[in-house]
Amino acid sequence: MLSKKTKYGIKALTFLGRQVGNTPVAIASISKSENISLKFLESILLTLRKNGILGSKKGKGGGYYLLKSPSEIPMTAIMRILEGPISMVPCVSLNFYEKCDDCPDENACAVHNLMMQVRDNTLDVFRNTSLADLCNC
Amino acid sequence: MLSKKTKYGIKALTFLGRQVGNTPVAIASISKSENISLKFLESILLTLRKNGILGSKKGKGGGYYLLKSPSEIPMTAIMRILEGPISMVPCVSLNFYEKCDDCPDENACAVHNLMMQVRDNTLDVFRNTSLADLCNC
DNA sequence: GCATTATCCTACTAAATTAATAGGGTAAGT
DNA sequence: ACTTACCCTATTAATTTAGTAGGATAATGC
Repeated sequence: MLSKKTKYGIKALTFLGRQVGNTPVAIASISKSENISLKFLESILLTLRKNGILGSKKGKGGGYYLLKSPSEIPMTAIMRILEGPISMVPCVSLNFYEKCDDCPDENACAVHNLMMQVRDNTLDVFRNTSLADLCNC
Repeated sequence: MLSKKTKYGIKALTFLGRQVGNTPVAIASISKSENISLKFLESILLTLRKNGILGSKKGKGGGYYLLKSPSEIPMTAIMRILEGPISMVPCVSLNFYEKCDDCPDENACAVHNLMMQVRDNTLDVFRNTSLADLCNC
C-alpha cells in the first residue's frame, strides 16, 4: 500500500508542476488546495527539498518550487525518495537490496522470481512516466 | 512491501504443490523445510483453508493439501487472500474499492491515474501466473 | 478405549511503522 | 522591528505486522 506520505507528496509536486511560472508556493497554500495536514506536508516537502527535487525560499512571498521542469523529474526518483523501494521484497530491489533471512538460494525461491516480474512491470510504468505526465491529467 | 504472511504463505503453497501425489503434509514439516515459525505458519494455512485453497486432515498422518491442481490456482487469488488488495491505493482497487477522503474528483487525481497503470501491470503478472509456474522454478 | 498425533481456534502481546503534532528557531522581506 | 514562512527536532497516537500462548477437537493406531 502506498503511504499517505507518498500520496501527499505526489499531489503536492503535481500542484507545483501545474503552477504558471515557477514562483514559490507557500506550504499553507498547497495544504488547503490538496486537503493535506499542514505540518505533515511540511515534513514531506522538507525531504523532497533535501533530496534535490524542490527548492525553497523563506520569508514573505516564499515557499517551495520545483528545481527542474516536470518533464525532467522521473517518477522513479519521486517514488524512491518518498516510498523507498519500488519492489515488494528487499531481495529483488535494485536500490535497496537486502538478503532474506530464510531462503538459502534466491534463484530457487518462487517468491523471488515472481516478485522480480512484478518489479520489472512496475518499474516500466515509473520509468516511462515523469511528473509532467501527472500534471497533464 | 509484501508481508511475511504472504511470503510464507506462497512458500508453503509452493512446497505443497511440489509434493508428489497430494497426501497431507504436516505444518511442522513445512515449517522446518521453509524456515517459518510454526505457530505463525499455522495461522496462515488456516486462512488458506478457510478461503478454499487448502484442505486439511487431522490426526496421525494428517496435514494440509491443495484442493486443486497448482495450474488451477491463479496468483491473483492467493495474493488477494493473503495480502489483500493488489493495487497500491484503495481508490483503484477492483476487489477492495474505497473512496479517498481527500480528493474531490478521482478522474482528475494524478495519483489515481498513475496507480491505475501500476495496478494493471501488476495484475497482468498475477493473472498470467498460477501456482504451477512457481512450482517449476 | 486410550494414548498419540496434528489440526483448530481465540486471544493476547511485542515490535515496528505510519501519520501526524508540538513548539520553538531561522532567514527574508517591508 | 515586525511579519511571514520555511527549518528542524522531538514526541505521540494509531495502526499494522509478526509472532506467542494455551487449550479444544478430531482422527488414527495399538
